Amino acid sequence: MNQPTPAEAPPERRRRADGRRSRDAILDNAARLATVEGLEGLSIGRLAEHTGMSKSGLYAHFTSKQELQLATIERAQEIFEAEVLSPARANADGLQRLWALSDEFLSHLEREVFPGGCFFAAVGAEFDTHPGRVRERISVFIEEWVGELVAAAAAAQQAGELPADPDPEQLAYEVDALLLMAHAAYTMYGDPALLERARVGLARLLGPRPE
Amino acid sequence: MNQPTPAEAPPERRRRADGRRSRDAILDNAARLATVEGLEGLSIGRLAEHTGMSKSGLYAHFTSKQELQLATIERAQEIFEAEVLSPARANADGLQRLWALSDEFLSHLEREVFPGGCFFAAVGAEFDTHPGRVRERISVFIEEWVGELVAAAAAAQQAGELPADPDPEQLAYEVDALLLMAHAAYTMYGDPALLERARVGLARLLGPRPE
DNA sequence: ATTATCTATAGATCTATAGATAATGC
DNA sequence: ATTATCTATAGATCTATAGATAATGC
Repeated sequence: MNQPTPAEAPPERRRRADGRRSRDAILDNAARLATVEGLEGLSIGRLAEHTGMSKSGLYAHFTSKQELQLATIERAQEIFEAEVLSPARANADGLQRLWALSDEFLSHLEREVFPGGCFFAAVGAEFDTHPGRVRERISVFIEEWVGELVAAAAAAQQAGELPADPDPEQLAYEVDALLLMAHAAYTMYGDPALLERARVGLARLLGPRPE
Repeated sequence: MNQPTPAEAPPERRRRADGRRSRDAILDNAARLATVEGLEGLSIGRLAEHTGMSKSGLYAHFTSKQELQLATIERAQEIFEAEVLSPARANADGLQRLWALSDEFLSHLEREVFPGGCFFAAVGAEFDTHPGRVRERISVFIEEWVGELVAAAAAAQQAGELPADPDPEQLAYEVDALLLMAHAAYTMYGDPALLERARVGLARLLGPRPE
């Protein structure tokens, strides 16, 4: 309410090297565990046990459970960036990138980067009905992801690689629908054929992969 | 392990009229609350408060929290049956029914039959990584729902209303993907335009509604 | 001197049960 | 007589904090 610079990041806390390492270890565990237990269901005690620390030792790294949740989302974002977005962005903008975003997403499901499928689909489903800072960050990230799909679709249309008819937002929606379904079905049933069905659907939407 | 008829339903407990009424009230509340708080996050205390009962008064209707969860799923199934499946089945098998299943599903989202969107999408996302009886029942219901879509798609193809090319399972997958996306997007952002996008996608998959 | 981590513990909440009272229906 | 519901309470788990000890790095 009365903070001078509300949208600014907090100053980097000075940390010792060992502290930084164990904080990273905590958040790596937290990001993966959250896709299984949920971001709320993940308790400090269980996370501490998983990391091999005492509850209060873990607690010392975060001021509250919500701060832990926010830091976990940030870490998940970095993982998604490294495993999906970054390799996809190595492809030329347009149809090629749109296919790459889809393929890298499906690949990260298949490689089980997170044990509970797509982190943001999982925690998004958990927090969609829980307003607050956590939900806010999740929804912003989802908007960025959709924006990435829309931009690639628009570029593909401008390059004449795709018909102009369904506008880029609509095309991104339909692509994302197949990816979300792949997440949900594969996480529930574990059958890779359910990932393949998404690829078949994508080919009907986008045509065969370029090159 | 040693039960004589393991697949048989338990004998109907004798209940007084007022007991049946309050059990129904509990489960109506539980089914709606579970789409907001989750089937695990929904606590006995909060549910009791919501229903206007004491915790132990509520407890007396169920032998354990898991039994409450299973009864809640059963009640949600009845609601989904009444609000989506039953009206859709009033339509002729084939393309008409496939469209009706989709439209009734989207309508139940829009009418907010459950405050957290589709009950089975919500609790499915919660329990996909939690093996046990609860997950089992949810996944069986989802399979039945998909079966309904597949059957209607197959009938539509046999009647020549749809091309035979994407097999009925693939078609059902793509239809269901759009419906799942509608649930996720509308629950997160609340914008009816996100439901309309699913309808546009369906029209590209199935052609315009018959009649 | 500061940071990282621990033991101990407070206080809230959660599932579950025991035992009692009030209402219903053969 | 049985069913419905309540008060009271046990015991587990959860978030969070106080205060102490060990390790690190200017």
